[in-house]
Amino acid sequence: MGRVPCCDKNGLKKGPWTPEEDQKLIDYIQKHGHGTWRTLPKNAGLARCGKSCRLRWANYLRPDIKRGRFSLEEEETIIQLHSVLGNKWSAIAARLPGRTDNEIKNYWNTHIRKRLLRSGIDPVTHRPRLDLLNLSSLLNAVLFNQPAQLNAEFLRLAANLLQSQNQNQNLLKRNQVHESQPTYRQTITPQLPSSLIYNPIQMGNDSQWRYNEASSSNLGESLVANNNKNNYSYENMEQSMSSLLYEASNAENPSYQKLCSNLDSVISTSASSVTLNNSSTTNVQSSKEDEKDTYCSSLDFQIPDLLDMSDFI
DNA sequence: AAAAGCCACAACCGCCTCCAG
DNA sequence: GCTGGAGGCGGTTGTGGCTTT
Repeated sequence: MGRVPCCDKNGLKKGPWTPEEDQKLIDYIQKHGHGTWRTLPKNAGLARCGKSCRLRWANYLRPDIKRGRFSLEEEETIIQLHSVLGNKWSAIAARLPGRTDNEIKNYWNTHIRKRLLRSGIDPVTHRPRLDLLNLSSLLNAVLFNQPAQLNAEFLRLAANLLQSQNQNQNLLKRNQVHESQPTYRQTITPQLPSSLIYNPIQMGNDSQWRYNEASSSNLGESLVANNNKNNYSYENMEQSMSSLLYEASNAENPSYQKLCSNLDSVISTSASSVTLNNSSTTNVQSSKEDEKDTYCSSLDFQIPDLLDMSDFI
């Protein structure tokens, strides 16, 4: 172990505070102020270390502490601030009058974090949880050359991403994050594999879908609508997915990068599968089998990586 | 009724930063 | 510039109470 715990010195008391100890601490601070925490216990007649006294005062005895359940507004504020500040509990507490960093941290870990996970949001990145995507179904579609099903899987993926993302954006708007505070969107430049990066020039004039920076929700609606009409092309779908992944990506998240990299492989391979599947000549048929073998052997190492979503849970 | 499991939260631990000497 | 003390911070643990079996 590293340094000796300060409270082990001189037989100082540890553990829960008694009402008598609380009263001694309150009386002393009300009379003299806390001054130097190191010397306070001795002056106040407490067999505690200064650190323990400071924590007890700051987290429990301070008169301006607001006790009781967190309100819905407080909870939303915490989520919004956490998305901007991360685990900077003291910074978050500074914006929530009467709440301590310890209280907010505990509340986050025991309530909010779980609620976000249940809602499909990764509590670390505030992005959609990638473990919710039906990747095994997606892979099956790729494996068995089912382009229609593949498209549906991509659209479901897109809808999930957009829904969660829009929820977060609405929350941010509602709570009016100060503009000078950095956000993921402002500070992170997504780094996707080249084939996943949206390129408007490649879309051409007859494309059904447009990447709309101002309104991703419209894009989501059009994705669903087009899915229902079943009148999209694979290329459009792929480009739309690229733009969606671009929007939803977090370049600082190595697990996400790994997923993007694997998706890149899946998409490029499945694109060739779709092409081959639509061909009718015997020559192409034989090369299709070769391609399939190559693809299946490549999946042997892709699938475990792709499906390892434990980082997000 | 009792044991086991789970949950919430107060408190602790060790690292980091700041600042005076 | 270096050092050491003090305070602050975030992660983790211990424990009491509640729920489930």
